Amino acid sequence: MPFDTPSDASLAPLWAPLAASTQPPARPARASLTPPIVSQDAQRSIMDLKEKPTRMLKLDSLKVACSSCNLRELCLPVGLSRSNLEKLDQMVASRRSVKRGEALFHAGDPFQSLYAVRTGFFKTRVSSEDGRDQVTGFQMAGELLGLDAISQDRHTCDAVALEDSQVCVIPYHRLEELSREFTELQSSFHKIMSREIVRDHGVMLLLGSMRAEERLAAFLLNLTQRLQARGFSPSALILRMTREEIGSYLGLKLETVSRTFSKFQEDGLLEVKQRQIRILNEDGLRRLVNNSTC
Amino acid sequence: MPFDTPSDASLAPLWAPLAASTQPPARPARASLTPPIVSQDAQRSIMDLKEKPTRMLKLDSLKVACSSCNLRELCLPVGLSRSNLEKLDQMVASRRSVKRGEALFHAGDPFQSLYAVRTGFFKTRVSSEDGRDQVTGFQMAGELLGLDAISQDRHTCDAVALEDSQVCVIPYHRLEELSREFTELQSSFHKIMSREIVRDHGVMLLLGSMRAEERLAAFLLNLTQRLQARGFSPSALILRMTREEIGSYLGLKLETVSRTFSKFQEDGLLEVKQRQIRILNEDGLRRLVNNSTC
DNA sequence: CGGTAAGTTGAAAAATCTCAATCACGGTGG
DNA sequence: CCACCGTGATTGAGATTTTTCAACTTACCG
Repeated sequence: MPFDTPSDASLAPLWAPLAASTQPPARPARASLTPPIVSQDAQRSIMDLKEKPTRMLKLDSLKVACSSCNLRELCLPVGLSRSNLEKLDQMVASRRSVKRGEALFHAGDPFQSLYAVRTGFFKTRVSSEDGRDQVTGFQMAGELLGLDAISQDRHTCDAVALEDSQVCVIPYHRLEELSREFTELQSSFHKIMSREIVRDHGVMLLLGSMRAEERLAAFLLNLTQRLQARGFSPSALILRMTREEIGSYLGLKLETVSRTFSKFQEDGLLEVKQRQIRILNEDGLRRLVNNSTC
Repeated sequence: MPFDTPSDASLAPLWAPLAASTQPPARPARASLTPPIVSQDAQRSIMDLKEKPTRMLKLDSLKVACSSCNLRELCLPVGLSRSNLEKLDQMVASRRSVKRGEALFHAGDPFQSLYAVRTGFFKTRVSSEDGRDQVTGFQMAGELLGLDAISQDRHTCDAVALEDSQVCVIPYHRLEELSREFTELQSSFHKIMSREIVRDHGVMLLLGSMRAEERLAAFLLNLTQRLQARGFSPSALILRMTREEIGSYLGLKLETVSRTFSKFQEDGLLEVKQRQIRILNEDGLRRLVNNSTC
């Protein structure tokens, strides 16, 4: 099974190869991560068994338990003690499914809840008045969506599913309440927001100081690192986004992204078949990112 | 007094001209902002009078009162009721002076406190392993420094004073304690973190989708907007940073920044005398930012 | 008043973008 | 089952933007 990239992934794992000097060895790869996370479909069938729902649609309103979620090590509950973990269960009230291409929320929507990606894959996108778009991130399982909305009580970006996805709904006022009660949760939440800021700074470094090849290499390393944290192969992946979306994220045109993929293939760094990518020389990519002028 | 840009300024005022569609009219310019904030020197003399310190050096350890600070409408206490405001006074324990060119903290330093700029001007900067630098922001009076450090208990960027500055020290564990007690403070703090995320997204939009002229125009509009919120002229300013620092922030080389300033001057948009800038045609700048292809 | 850091300007090189043609693939309907 | 369609991906060639390198000017500090 070469290209094993099911629809899962994890929480705010910074631009490890970028923020580099500013952080420890990027948190020991989570070897302890429970059984490699199963695919979206597999998860669904487990759910079906356990909770005996009659139809997919009902799934959305099911009671959800962080305490028994296999993403808990990668999501908001990270670091919570068993007992506090169970208190989260009363907070995360429901799930919501979002079909590929649909938006979880749009810029301007009133803010009610944060969302934790449970399965699937999202992009977030900001737009300027004149219609310029910028993809600000790609979110996998365990990662939080909606943090930007806290500042104005409105979402400031669109979150669009890049494949059929499921999110856990985290009512924000409940989160604030609970985090006043439980120091651990407060601390977790603050760390998550702060991590988002650090991640954004890494992206600024990328956009502000790297050339095309370096950007794409950094992007791929970041993706595989996050996938690996979720139990996937560090060397084979299926891109969930188009060249244009990658380009928007990296501040490049889609043709430049495409050309750079081709160049990497010529150089023996990657095997590229449309969206199927295999990394043949990870160190080579890493050198590209780290040795600016070499 | 053409170039009246003393050493003050305010809190996380997004890239208003950028985040555009994603936010309301950018919060009504704070017309209510108490008396235009006084200059660094003026503030010092007020302090001298009130608290009767014998020497500048002692100033750092003086008890500080948010409740009587004229930046309270722009800083962490924003929106706090009078009574809660006074509770902040027990949290903000001290001040610290940072000379021009010195660092308030460095990447890697253990995290103890957040800092609110009281007077002066800072830049924050991240570095990658291979020595690439990226200026991630410029901070004026009322803005918070150190939010990135929460995620790892270490600072992840350098904060360097671009002129002699003073900050209020906010011990982070005290802030967490207090924000468990006071809903208002919790809410303020979360909004501030979120606003930083929104600001960063605006910078990504700038770096990812604008060309040199648009970036510089957006930068200038953002600066003047923040200065105006602090009671300064919206049309005349003195840059606190070098062309190189502007370039780093905007993802451009210093020569490109310089050339673009010259072009703006030729076009009658600005009057540029080294770091003294006068905006002659604000609408022109605004059009540059908003009409991508025009 | 000299030395140094910062800023400006020119010309050529390099990177990226634009426009255009073509290819690949997944889905659909005959 | 297969041809066709549409979206996404690739590739080429020329245009444009930005960078690089270098010379020169200006301002500030002691």
